[in-house]
Amino acid sequence: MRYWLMKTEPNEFSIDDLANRPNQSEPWDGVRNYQARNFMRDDMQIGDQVLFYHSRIDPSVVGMATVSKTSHPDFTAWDKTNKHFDPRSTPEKPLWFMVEVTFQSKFPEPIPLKEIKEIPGLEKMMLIKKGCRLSIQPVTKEEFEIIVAIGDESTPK
DNA sequence: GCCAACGTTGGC
DNA sequence: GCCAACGTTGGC
Repeated sequence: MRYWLMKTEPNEFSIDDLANRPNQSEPWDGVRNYQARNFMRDDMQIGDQVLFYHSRIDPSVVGMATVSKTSHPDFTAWDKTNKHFDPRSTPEKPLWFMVEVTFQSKFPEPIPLKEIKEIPGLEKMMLIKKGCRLSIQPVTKEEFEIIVAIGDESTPK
């Protein structure tokens, strides 16, 4: 089993949106970066654990999800009306791929990026490397467990 | 909203 | 294959 961090802008798609979906599941469409695509296409397996990250607006890890469906073509790429339309991708020869993720839990309190930068053991996380914009990142088991332990022990206000 | 850092594109 | 120009990401 592998561990990942997936970024989304909460005004586009938040952890609450995921929790409110039918089956609490959603295809992770719209990724148009080759490295991120390759992680989804080649490496992500059902049951992999995901840290759900909100970027730009209160940047923070806000909960957990799991991979519930492995790589399949991202059909939004061949929809002309879609924001992420890419004419190079066709149903016959898809260029972009996505996995499906399923809601697992929302932390009582988000763990802000600012805090993550100061937690011992997380120094090597890709997330806190300057200028790293990758929207899907591998995370080690140790990093995952440190973050989840903090997330789970945070208490509601 | 700004802008630095990055990835991609395309002319040569 | 280089690299300037461009578009995007994402913290602040």
